[in-house]
Amino acid sequence: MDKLNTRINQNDNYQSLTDKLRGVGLRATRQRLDIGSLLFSGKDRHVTAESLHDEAVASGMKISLATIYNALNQFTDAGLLREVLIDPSRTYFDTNTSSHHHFFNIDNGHLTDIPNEEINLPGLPNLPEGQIIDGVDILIRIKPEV
Amino acid sequence: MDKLNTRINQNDNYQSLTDKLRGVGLRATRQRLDIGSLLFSGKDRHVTAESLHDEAVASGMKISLATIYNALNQFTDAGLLREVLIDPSRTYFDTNTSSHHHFFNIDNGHLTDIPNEEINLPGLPNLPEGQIIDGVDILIRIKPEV
DNA sequence: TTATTGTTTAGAATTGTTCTAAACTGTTGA
DNA sequence: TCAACAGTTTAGAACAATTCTAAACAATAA
Repeated sequence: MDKLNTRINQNDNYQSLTDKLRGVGLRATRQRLDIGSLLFSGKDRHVTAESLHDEAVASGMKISLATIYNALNQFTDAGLLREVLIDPSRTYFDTNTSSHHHFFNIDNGHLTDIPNEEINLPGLPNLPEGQIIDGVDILIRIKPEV
Repeated sequence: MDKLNTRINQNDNYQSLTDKLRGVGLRATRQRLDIGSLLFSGKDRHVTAESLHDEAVASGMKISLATIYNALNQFTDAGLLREVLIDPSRTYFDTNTSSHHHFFNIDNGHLTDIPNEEINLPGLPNLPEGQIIDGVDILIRIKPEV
């Protein structure tokens, strides 16, 4: 019955996920639902394609790395995820798509959100002629004290 | 005599570059001097390994791409350059190592400095317990108006 | 000089990511 | 309900940026 409950809960989750995916014009395939269940379970998350694939495989899902890449890119294009600039050698995705910024712990690689009310740019600099802002990224690199 | 002047001027340049390199513990090799003459000629620059290699080759220097990569990394480690986070698929280096931030024009890929006095974070957010700031990167993505 | 040690290089290797094309599946409409 | 179309998944190949290897070479100290 644990098993049954799990199945029921998963179906429940997958129903709202199905709506979410259809809402952005994507078919609700098993793989996208599986990935979505890992990403959109409530708490904000930061993942890379590989970390998410490891996690999916570890929880028994059958899904290829290429599909993870496809899904992360499609979700990002659809506005369900956001790319975060951290490291030129790897792409990070953030499930929190609202305007906010990040702490990156250079000691252990952990990425955390900076609550939006705790940071803001008071006066934006003068923009080059004829240009407008598309977005602002603030990354604060932190490390252990002494 | 154009040729002679060029040689003399280049030697002049290379003398201060030689000091600069030795000052950070690097041997003043022909390749590093060549690269340095492109990077540290006065104005601030943003380059990638490939853009710098193209430029070096175009100006007749004989240098391999691997050496460009080595030099850019060594210069960065030595504090002569700074890495800028722009695009996860490529690493940008900035000859301006002072504290400052960037505009990135998403339309044409141009990267420009934001004069330091034009931007600043008034109140920094509360840092996680026991952590201190290592650095702050602000990237403002801009695009043409309408 | 010469010996030592650091540097350069071509090409191989590695890593993150995208592409290809064939098999498969969600969805739509009869 | 089911066929058919269009979108999706996948293994593996391909690609692009970067690093590694190891042999030739060059800067420096003595």
